[in-house]
Amino acid sequence: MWLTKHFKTLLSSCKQKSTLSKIHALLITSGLFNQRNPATKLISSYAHIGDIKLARQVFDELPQRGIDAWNAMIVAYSRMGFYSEVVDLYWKMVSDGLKPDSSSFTVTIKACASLCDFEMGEEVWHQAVEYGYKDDDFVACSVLNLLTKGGKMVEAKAVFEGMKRKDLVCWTTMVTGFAKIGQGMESIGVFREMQRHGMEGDGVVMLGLIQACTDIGDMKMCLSVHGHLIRRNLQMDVVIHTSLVDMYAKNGHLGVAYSVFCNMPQKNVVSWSALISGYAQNGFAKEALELLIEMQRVRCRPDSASLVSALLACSHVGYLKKGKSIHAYILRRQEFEHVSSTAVIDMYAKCGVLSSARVLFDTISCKDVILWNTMIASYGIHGHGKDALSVFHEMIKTNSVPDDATFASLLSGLGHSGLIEQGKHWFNEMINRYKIEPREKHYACVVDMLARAGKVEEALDLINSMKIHEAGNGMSIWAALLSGCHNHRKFSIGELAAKKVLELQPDDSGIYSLVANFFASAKKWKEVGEVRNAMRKAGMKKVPGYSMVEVKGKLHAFLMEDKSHYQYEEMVMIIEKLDHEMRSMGYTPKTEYVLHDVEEEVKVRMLSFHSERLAIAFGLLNTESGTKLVITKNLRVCGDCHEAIKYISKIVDREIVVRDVKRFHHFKHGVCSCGDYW
DNA sequence: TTAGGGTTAG
Repeated sequence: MWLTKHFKTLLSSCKQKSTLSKIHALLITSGLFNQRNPATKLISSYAHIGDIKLARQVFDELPQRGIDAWNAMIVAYSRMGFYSEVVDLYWKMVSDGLKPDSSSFTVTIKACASLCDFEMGEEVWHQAVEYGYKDDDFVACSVLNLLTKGGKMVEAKAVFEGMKRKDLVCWTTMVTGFAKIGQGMESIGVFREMQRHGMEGDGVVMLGLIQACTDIGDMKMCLSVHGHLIRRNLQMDVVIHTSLVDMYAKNGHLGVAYSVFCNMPQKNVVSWSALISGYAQNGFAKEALELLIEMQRVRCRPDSASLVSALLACSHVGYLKKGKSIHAYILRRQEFEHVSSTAVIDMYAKCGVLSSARVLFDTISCKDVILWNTMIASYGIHGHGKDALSVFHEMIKTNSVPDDATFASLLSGLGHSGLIEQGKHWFNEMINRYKIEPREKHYACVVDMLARAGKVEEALDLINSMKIHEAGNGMSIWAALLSGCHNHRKFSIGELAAKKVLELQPDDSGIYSLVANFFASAKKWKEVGEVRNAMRKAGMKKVPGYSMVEVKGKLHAFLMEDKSHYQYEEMVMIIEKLDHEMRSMGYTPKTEYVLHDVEEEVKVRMLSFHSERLAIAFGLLNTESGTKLVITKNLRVCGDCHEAIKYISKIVDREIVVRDVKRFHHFKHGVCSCGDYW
């Protein structure tokens, strides 16, 4: 007995492999090897110094294995992150006829959670209940981790409420769990309850709260959590600071995000990425790309997340040259993993080079659903509905399972190409064959494809017949109908849609513009004024339209009637010359696209100086004849510009590509690829 | 229990 204890103490203090081996040998020669305590301790000791193979060897050589030895081995695997081995060993133990205890259950359930094998985890949990560990708080804590990781917060809450002793880790798991599935208010509620129970939170629970605020997007809440951190004088490490940067940036408060970022005592690649992605996601592409350069200047090496965010910025503004250089950089660094290749494909497609997107797509052998969706969406935005459909067929052939986003992209692509029958067919297939419940976005696609083709009555019938189970007020559906009514001058249904849209109180200035445009085209100036008032009331400003064009690798942006530009006079001359030629060919300005109730002559001039025309004029001035022009616009290209650019492409004999907020228009020899399903 | 990144309507 004394000797056994002595060996145990000796093993505990032993940190070197050579000494461990000697003790191992001594144990064998003294005949104490098969005694429970020293053998178990030997397994843990080998695991502790990282030699899992020797630990397993000891375990395998034991003539008799008690529960302690099994648990020691299970824990050893778990410590090393070998979770599959943990689960394997657990089942071996059960089939050997041993009765698992609290430790075996706790560790195995944790392993299942780490493997994201929720089914297996719940099976082990049921066994724990059978064996009488229902009320064991250690097991419950592990189960909590399993359930929250799987997003099953209702079940998690039930387990949590049944726990007798709730420690900080359990409370944190609940706070973080709710935050992760986007239930920010619930998350904050749990935190408040935790405070009522007299628990003081640490940095980890605050991270969960920051995540909840990121999701809720309420600035007051964000500031209050940030204030709480400062008041309580909690240790603010790089992880917390980075989360704060992300929280402010994701909610569009880039100034605050930037100032938190600047005041960080330590920054790492994740902090830089959070800020870059914030700028990119909010449409500040230039700033995002400048930050990517700045981080390299201070010797912080961008990783794939930072590069993906930078690529997103390039996609946003159509900055092909920069996008290409990031692609080259990724290739040089040989870190071309899945996520970044999807982002590169998206970038090429959104910068107008569909062929490069396709070439890259074909080189990827193992395609996941997002990659397939990206390629389908890419064809869709370029108006290549048939190609989108053929990629979809390929996808099915390789046994990939399409998801709701696949159908959103496919339906939108078919609609933009005017393939209405195909669109209706696949909408029905989605519901009946693939059992995907249509969501608002799917209805919006189908309504859009019908309304775009002038079939507004059919679209209205569909709206009246649909049942939406998903949360959503149907705003986008009515907006799609309204847009079709606007283009096809269907004023009575249009008015119905416009009223519906206003009733639903849009939070997007683009939608207000759509309604105002509709009333303006119907010459209902009183209503136009009312929309403006409603917009002001909702605290919304009209987003100024701007267009961008890449000339000799540099990006140039233009606002409507942008007189400040150094080449303004030359651009005016080109526009006037083109106008003259267009008119002689039969073009008449569609002045209904001008919102203001002003003189006809002024309207004509306003149309001629829309930002896309300035960008085209600048492109024509500064590129060789025959060069393709790619313009990116932040709003929808107006009906008059669409018509005018057709003429311009013929007069100057150039291919002009205009990408507006959602799709591409390829103009060549006086026609647009969209076949005027614009 | 611990931060950032890819597709999806108008």
